[in-house]
Amino acid sequence: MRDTRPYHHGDLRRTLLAAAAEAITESGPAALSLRDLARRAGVSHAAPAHHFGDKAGLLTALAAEGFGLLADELDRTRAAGGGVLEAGVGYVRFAVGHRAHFSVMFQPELLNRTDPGLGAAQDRASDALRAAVASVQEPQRRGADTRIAGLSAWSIVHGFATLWVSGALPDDLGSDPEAAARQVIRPLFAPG
Amino acid sequence: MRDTRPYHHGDLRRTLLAAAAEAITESGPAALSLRDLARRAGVSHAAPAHHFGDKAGLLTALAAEGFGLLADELDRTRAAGGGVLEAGVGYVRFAVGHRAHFSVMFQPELLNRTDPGLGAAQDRASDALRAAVASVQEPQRRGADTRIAGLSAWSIVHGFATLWVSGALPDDLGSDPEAAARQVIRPLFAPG
DNA sequence: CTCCAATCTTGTCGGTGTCAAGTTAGCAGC
DNA sequence: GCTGCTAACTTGACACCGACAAGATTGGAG
Repeated sequence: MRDTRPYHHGDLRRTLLAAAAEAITESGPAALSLRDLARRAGVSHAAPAHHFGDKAGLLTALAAEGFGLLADELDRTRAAGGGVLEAGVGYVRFAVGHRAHFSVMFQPELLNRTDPGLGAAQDRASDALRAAVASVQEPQRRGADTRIAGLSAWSIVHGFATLWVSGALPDDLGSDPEAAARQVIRPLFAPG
Repeated sequence: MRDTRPYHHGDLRRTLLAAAAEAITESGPAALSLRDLARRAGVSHAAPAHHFGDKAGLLTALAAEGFGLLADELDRTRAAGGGVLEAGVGYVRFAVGHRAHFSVMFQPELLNRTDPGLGAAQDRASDALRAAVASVQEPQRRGADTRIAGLSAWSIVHGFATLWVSGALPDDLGSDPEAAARQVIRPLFAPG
């Protein structure tokens, strides 16, 4: 599919990204080791640097992939006819289902902020977010413009997702993140 | 003030925590180096390990300090007669004013989750949060019990704070985090 | 004055990120 | 079919880091 095809290994770049996601899901981005990834993939310790230049480069690629996956998720709920609330649930579904990507996407000090691929992926996700918010035709409360409403929605959803994956939320919320998210974020979208 | 007083250095434990906060504010927790902290404090490279045992131990102490500072902030706004909204603004004020603490408090893979000091500090902050939410006497919307309402408030405030410190929010929000927070979180507390 | 325990130092080990230089392998052009 | 080119990967090295063990220093209790 890609115009640049793998030569020796097969698909080292993709393999490394997948291994990184797995490792980060287990122990977080801080514990990630390029040499360990290389070992898992069966290549030399310096092979990763060739594809990503840098540890930050690898994490940047992972973050960009994450923003793409998030945009996909939002587009999907939109295509399914879901409103803002369902988009929010989709946001949470993404965060929980792609913990590694999510945990890297909003830690800019781990990334190459100037990477063009990252910027493009962020823009795609931003557009998808904006589209989800704009899909609410009727202004649900007086004077609140859609820009602030969008930031409110993003905040509550992002906050819930962050708290959930960090394990900070009380246990009595149950083990289904989507159901819990629906309960918690509904108050913002369905005022009395 | 403390019963365990410093011997040789002066107040190495406190000095290291302050240096750590500064370093993390500059470049994030991942880039933190115990040896660099030791250099800044003018002690040997192994000195930090004596006080915190571990890198995770140092970050745990910092996180515990953070939960204490957050509880202080919430108690302060409560004492000043502020309601839930002002407590939320206080939460954001804390996150922005103590970036380093905040960025460590919700990354459990960096911490010793079983540390008793951390647990105690978390409990204090939890109580302060609960108190801030409970201070709203009138249920502002039908059927929404205060437990869910509290989680909603926590989510939107935590989400906004996280997005703000990560620089993910659009620039046109201005440079005053508290004013922006008031705008963004108000929709949850003041429904039409 | 003695002794103890907390504080801090010195030395060392395996592991890691990164750079430089060399090696391999696919492919294009003659 | 051979040559040369370039991307993919390896090998080797260096400085840095976290952690551990053992020793030195110091303040204070008895």
